Amino acid sequence: MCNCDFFIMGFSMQEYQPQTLEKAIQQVWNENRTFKAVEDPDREKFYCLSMFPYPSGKLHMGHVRNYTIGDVIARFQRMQGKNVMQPMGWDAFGLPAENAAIQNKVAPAQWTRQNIDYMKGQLKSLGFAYDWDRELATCDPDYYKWEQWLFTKLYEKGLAYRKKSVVNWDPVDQCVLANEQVIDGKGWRSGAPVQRRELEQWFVKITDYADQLLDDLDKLDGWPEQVKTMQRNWIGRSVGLEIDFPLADETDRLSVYTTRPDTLMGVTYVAVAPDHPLSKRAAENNPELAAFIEKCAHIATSEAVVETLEKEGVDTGIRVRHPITGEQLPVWAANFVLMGYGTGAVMSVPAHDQRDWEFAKKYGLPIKVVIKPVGGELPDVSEGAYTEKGELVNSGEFDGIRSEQALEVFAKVLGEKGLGRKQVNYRLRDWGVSRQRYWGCPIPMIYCDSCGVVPVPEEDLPVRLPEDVVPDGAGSPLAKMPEFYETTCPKCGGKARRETDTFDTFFESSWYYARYACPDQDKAMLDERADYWLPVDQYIGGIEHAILHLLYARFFHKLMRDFGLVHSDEPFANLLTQGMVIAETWYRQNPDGSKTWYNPADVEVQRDDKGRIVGGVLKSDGQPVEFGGIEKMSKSKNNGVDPQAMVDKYGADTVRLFTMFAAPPTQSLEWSDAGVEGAHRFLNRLWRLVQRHAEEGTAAAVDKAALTSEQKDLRRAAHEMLKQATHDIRDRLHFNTAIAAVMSLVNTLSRFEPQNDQDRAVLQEALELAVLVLSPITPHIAQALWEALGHEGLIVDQPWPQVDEEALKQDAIELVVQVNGKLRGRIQVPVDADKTAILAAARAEPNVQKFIEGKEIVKEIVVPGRLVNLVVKG
RNA sequence: GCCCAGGUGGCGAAACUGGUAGACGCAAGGGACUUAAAAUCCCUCGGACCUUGCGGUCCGUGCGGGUUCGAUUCCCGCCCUGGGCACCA
Repeated sequence: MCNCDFFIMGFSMQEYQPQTLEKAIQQVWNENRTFKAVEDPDREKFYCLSMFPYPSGKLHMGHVRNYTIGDVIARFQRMQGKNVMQPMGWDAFGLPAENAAIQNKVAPAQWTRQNIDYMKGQLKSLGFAYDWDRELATCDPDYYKWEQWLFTKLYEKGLAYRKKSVVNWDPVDQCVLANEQVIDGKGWRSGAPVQRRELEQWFVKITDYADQLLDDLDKLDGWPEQVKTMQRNWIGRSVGLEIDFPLADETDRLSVYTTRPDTLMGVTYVAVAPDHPLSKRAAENNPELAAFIEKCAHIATSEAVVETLEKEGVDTGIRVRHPITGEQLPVWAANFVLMGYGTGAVMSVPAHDQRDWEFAKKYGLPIKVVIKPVGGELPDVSEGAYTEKGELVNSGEFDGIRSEQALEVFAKVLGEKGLGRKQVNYRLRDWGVSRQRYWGCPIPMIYCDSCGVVPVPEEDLPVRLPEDVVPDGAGSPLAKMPEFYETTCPKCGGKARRETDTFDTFFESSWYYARYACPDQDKAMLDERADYWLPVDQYIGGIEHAILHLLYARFFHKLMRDFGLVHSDEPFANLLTQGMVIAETWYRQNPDGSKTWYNPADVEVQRDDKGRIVGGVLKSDGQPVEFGGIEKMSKSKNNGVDPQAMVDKYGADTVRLFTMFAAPPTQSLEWSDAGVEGAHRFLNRLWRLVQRHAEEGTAAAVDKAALTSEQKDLRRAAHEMLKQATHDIRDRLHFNTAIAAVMSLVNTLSRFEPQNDQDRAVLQEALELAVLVLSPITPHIAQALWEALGHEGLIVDQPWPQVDEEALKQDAIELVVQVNGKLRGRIQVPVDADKTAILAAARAEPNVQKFIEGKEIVKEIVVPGRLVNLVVKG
């Protein structure tokens, strides 16, 4: 195979030098194309995918953690005999490239490609087992051509359409602001109050797939329950009642949707969005209302902003009739009702909805109780709404009906009047994919005065994004480039105008996982190789993507399925959502109240005699800095730790080991320089231990028939470690406890001093197990130690070792004895001792006797292999 | 505001299906080696108390209740921290 033993000749007997070692081993992988994935129908495939990075400049610790998790899984599965594919690529379109362009006057394309080059080098230095032949970048026309193609197909099928929707508009910079660019209601660069502005934009009908997206969650056994719950809530399917409130002047009706039809008789007013047509019409001769609408037009569009606003409203003066009683009810314009959401109107029941209650109290609107606990008293609503379900009261002929029956009852009654109907509703809204941005995939549509909207024909795709553009932050550059937007109509050949908006970047990241199967296919979006590799067997990424990215990707998969491009319902069989990487923050208060943040690497931490942080000083000037808590690594708090500096100092294996050891993958990981040192110390210790053993030459195989009890103990320790680590890695993805098990074994082995050949044989076996188990986590040092232990070839091609059940057997075990659930003693019993013997031994234990003496034993519990509990009375 | 998580020694964590709370590591303290330092190795390490010692007792998993022979684990209520909220990715 490969001539791998050449480098160990140079490294054995020496101290551990990760930098040279890692480079040499990476070169061997490279030259042997060790991680190239080839379709092979005869082998079980394993597609391991980590969420691809946005090429922001350099890797951050979140990437390192994400990709190490993926790499450990990929390497482990390879040792399990699977045909593993682990690709990597670049989520290359996005806002930061435009911001960098404005700041540095560099074209986003150039900036992005430079970042990709640098970050690729970083990924290589970390030793990840990627098949680089499958690399892709979403800003490549060869890639985005196919999503343009799919979009035109969606349009033909009626799944893509245009409608008006609201954006945050910066009146100074004359551009649309992303939610994160709106700070306290103002544009981040201009500082001008944002304006809500309606734009004609493209939408994709994800709501047509809402039921599938909801129902198929039940098939995703390999997904965290938490993520499935979030998606279910996000889709928010409900069965309720759509109710019409006729306008008092009979000119029109106002429709609302409710999931609480049981409270219909308690409606005391109706609330509409400030920009609802009714509200706008009423404002024409109502200056107070007009002022309110104008005020609301400066509220940012994000739900988090709208939902935390102080609830405000104005009476529109319009009256509607209650659909059952005919009673006149006021219509209020309220800032918490959203126009783009349902019908833009809600019925308000202050007695049974807390938000309505607060609004009613504020404006002196009536509160009418219509629900009480079944068989109970009228609830007190003087301090807040009664939101439980129950039975109807004060509802005339409907009194006594249960909340659960109300939907059917009112659907029938209102149905007969033509004023209501049962309806399934979703919280999920259609996916708005238009962005008024430059650095994105052009939406492949053409507007012709005579033919209307015309999709770009397949033979004209891709619509290429001009790459030599430096945006200046004022408006969309494409809309100012006639050479881009001036075109001819594909239908009539007349003068026409191209769409200048680009896709939401979630569009690219919604199908990249499939394209990795066949990145070189230039005749189609996907080919049969996708059927071999899909679905992804293990997907790994941050919990922050639990809803949007993962929902869009699931949706895209179903779209591609319905176009015959893939043949499964779901893209990701197993999902691991990793926690954040956090670190200490340090700051100094400036005179103006702002804070200057200092990187933890520049701070000397001061601790008390217990080791608690009491303060810190800046290394450069020796002056104190304040401790700001432990937070997510970020630019704004300047607490990012540069992975490259760590790799340069300790080597990739140490960084990988620490990130896997410090916490289980799903939890947040607190960075600790001291912890990294500890991981490095451990690798050094293991290195010396193996070298010391190897200096005497490798040992023969263990003679299992002639083991001393000490040798048996050592073998048991080794195989118990293997059993534990295999379970932790394969079944739980808890790499921290697998590493702890190896550390424990290495501690035991360090204390063992071999006296004879059989001792050395047992030690050799244990060392091999330790090295094999560590190899997915710290692959470079594992390769070197594997050779030191006398093996040729690559450790990545070794099968995962088997637990020797024989080695785990014991003659006697220790049981814990409790009295009334409190630990009182320990007993040694033979493994096969029966219950009577165990209980006798437990009662005879001296300390236990102190607690049962003179008392009546009322119950005796024996948990096999674990404990005895004696329950006494008196 | 709404949805989803999390909270255990000085710190990161472990306890897998309700069964020994704190494995493993870090920090700290003590010792060995060294002319010295670094590195390395050994010991101690949740709190309070009892005991010459061996060892033992009580308390302790955010807070308050509950279920159970037994609760970090299950149930109810609360507090705090984090993630997401549709144009950051």
